[in-house]
Amino acid sequence: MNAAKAMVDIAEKECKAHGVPITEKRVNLFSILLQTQKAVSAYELADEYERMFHEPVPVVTVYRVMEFLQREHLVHKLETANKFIVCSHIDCKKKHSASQFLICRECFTVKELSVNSGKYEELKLMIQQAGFLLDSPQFELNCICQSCHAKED
Amino acid sequence: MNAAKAMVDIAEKECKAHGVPITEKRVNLFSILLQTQKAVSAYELADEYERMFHEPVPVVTVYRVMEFLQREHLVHKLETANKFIVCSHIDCKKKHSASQFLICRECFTVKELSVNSGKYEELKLMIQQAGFLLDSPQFELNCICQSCHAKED
DNA sequence: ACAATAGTGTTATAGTATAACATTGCAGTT
DNA sequence: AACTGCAATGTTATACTATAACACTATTGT
Repeated sequence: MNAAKAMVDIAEKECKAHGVPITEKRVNLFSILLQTQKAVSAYELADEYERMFHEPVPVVTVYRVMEFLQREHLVHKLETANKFIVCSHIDCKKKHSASQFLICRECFTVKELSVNSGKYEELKLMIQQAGFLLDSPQFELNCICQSCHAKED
Repeated sequence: MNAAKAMVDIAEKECKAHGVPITEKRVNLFSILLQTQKAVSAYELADEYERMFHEPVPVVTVYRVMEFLQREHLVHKLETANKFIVCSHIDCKKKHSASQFLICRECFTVKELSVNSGKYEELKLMIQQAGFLLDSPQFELNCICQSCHAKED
């Protein structure tokens, strides 16, 4: 949990540096994501918030806080799963241009990998040749993790 | 429209070869997808069905027919968009191992590209090294098409 | 103290998806 | 033809995902 605390500190510093306030709800929701270590939905976050902080939070607020945290590059939204997950690069300095998410379809454990910039340029080129432009450099791969795979059948 | 008719014929043959019945609803919904040339949601399909065939179809049926068409490899579901699109490889014989979908976030025009098998194996290996197994070889890229891009701002 | 703005809450509603059960219709048998 | 079994479809209800519109509160700068 100290690691989570450290992350929150980093997040607070980053937000202050950007001149945006990181309020109590934002910190709390961010903490839940840090401690969960899995992708969770907005409604799961709202439930967990009430359990942990003995206070209800409307899902609208959860969605809004998630938008905020995404803008601050602290959180990602997985579009294939409709769930949120903490960015795994918060504590490293350099900007990551593109991420590949390996998402377990059973337990929603997620591994975030960085895309090698050569491969990324190659892909962008291929997309351009097909008459499109890449809008968000986020790649989600529907996977199964080893432990869930071992349990199957 | 003749191209669509030809596709329906192929689909009917394929289903018969598998010993599964392709009913009127299935043919009709498949035809709508063929003619739309874009990704469409289950509810849009239900609406379009009523317009085209002067008969309502419940969305449950749409979802079930889409499942059926996916099993027959005639249709793909785009998880990032919650929409369906006809498979672009129906009329070619060979199985396509993996597809990359370029999806316009504005108009939902979609381009389906085949993934080069060398790249695919490379990716699978990388995923395995990360402790996951690829579950569905379908890659969705959030893009914008040139004509929508031209319209922006 | 005041205005301006950002954050949060409330209520309502739209959109996505499936469970549970009922009914229909067709295929193969007797 | 009547019977049986199974797949397809319909009905109803419900859960989950997401946002619009508007009200209220808190903080900041003047």
